[in-house]
Amino acid sequence: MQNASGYSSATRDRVLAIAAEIGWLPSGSARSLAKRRSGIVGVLFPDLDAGGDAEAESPLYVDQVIRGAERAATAAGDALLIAATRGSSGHDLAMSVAGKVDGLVIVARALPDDDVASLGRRLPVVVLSDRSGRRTNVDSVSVDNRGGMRALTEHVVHEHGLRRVGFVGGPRVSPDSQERFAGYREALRTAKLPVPRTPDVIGDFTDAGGARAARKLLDRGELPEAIVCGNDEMALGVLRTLIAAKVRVPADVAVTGFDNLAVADHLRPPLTTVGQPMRDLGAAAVHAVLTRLGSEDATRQSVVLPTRLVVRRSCGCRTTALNGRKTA
Amino acid sequence: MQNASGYSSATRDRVLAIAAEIGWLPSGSARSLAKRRSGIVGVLFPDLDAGGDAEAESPLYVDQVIRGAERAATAAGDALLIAATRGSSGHDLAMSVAGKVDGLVIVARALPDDDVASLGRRLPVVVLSDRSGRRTNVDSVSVDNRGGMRALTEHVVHEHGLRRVGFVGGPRVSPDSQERFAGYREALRTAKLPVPRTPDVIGDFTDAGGARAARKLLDRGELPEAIVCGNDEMALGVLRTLIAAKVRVPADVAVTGFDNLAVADHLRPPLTTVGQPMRDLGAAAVHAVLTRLGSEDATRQSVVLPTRLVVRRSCGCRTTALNGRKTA
DNA sequence: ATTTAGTACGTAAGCGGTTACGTAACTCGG
DNA sequence: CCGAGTTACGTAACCGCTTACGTACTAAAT
Repeated sequence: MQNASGYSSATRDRVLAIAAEIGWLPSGSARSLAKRRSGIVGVLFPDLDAGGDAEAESPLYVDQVIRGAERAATAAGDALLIAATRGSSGHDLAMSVAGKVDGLVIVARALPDDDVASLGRRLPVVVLSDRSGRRTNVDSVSVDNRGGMRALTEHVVHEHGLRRVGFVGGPRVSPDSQERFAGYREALRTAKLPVPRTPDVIGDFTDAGGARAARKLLDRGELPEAIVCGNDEMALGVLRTLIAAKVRVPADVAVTGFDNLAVADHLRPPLTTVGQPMRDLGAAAVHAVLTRLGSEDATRQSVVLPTRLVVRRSCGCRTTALNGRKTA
Repeated sequence: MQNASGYSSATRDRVLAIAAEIGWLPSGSARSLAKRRSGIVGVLFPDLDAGGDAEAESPLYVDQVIRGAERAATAAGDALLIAATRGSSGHDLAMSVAGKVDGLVIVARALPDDDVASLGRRLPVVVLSDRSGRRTNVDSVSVDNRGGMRALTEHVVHEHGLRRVGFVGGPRVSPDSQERFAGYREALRTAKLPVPRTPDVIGDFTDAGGARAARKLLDRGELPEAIVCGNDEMALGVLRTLIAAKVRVPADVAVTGFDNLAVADHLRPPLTTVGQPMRDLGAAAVHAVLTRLGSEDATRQSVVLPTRLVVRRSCGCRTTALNGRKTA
């Protein structure tokens, strides 16, 4: 035996040459059937803005996660299968995908808990940005939403001395949204400021939702000194609406976001926000799946990635000295 | 026979119930081996900015293409496999992917022509934004880069009466880049203006490359009246650099882009550019693959999607009246 | 020269579904 | 009550590869 294949190099080379010549392709189906391993990991994510514009979409969070996952998978010699759940169409899609892959990454709330749990019993499953992992007993990867938002709110309160800080929240059901609001409350509590039970306004994590939220705040008469938004997209809408209403940002009111989308740095004023390692998130999730595939260890893993405060101008700062401080 | 399955409903339901109860998942490998159809279409794309920042990436073109492809695939009951080629690693990756899918979408220049051609002989292949389809005899889908850039340049020349119009080109090898420059030249020729053989400056389609290009133009002393950029990202860098150098845009010099990224609308001034239906591109490619899978028609198909002029402020306009005019 | 070990290749049994067919039961008209 | 036609289910081959094992052959040891 001259090499791993069990055939002599001469024979092997000859066969390979002919194979290439006639354009032979090994059948992935047959191979994976025999090896009981498809070499594919799947990503299931929710398709938001399903009705949206066909072009000029925002640099969606999930796109970055997918890119990171793709890199990790390809680096490991696997391929990445992606599928978006829309509305209630999730179950069948998930079953179909689950049959084709070795393991599954489930982003945010792409699938109901009980589906996640039952899939978790059949193959390695990792949930992303979703604390339901504890309930469903599958691995999870998330970012430090709470710590990031706490750091940001503390910055606004301490560095800028603002005391009337409003919060524009994301969808109530979003775990990210809940955690961010929790971080905001922690910062207020620490600062001995009044701690609201609910966000001042609830948005839907979109630009348009942010605009609506800002209009609501304007209609209430008295604006807070700062508006902390649950994500960058809503901050975009808030910013636009305030400026259109002749409110000066940050002179009259500070505005902050969360995510650090590419666009944040190009706004006027540049948006102070919290950066999260979106690609690393995807990569970490794929890693977790692959690790689980290799070992028999049954203990549930849970990794939390750090976020970092990205200070720009919209909070009132003229410096960027604090950039890059990790929160976890 | 009471339904398509060939078994009575009673039996069928009973089996299905038990299957669900014990968490049975049909094996995709076995199924696809037997049916000779995996229900997966693959997308191969080049991973640019492979060394880039881990977060806050720009809303890359290919992300949108992938989202469009995903929608089309899922709608057709298929799944989407994605893999990025980096540098020369393409061949093996492509073969591995090709074995697992029913058809393949190859974005831009993710793979050398001869690999594309040989894959095209084994399974349905569609190339995207790449005129090599003609050479390699596979289907292709692209956008009207030339017409879009012609319309944009004509706008700058006719509406604003600018005669010294510079061009910041993308990579010489990029088909998109070449076509856009060709459209620019067509517009100049029609306007009886001098037609340059090469772009004034060559960039690499990145923000940083745009900044370098702008600096080069500034160093040459005399700026043109307008700077037409090969894509939005370069326009970003150009804009930033000009403004930092106290050049007023568009008063002193007009600047335009191409792609209509989400960020374009948030710049100061908002960027006049050409919009291309990135998601539709991906969807059209998947459709083409699926169609080819169904029929035996061997004639090469080639679809070209329209682009549209998106007029904002950076060209000197104060109106948006011309928005949305299709170019093809 | 004959055994022994080791290498190189042939062979057949799956992997888990699908498909094509065969057979048993059941329907119905005459 | 019987045979033709229909319906419902069993059965086995097969998809294309992997794996395990068996056999032929070569080289070194007795």
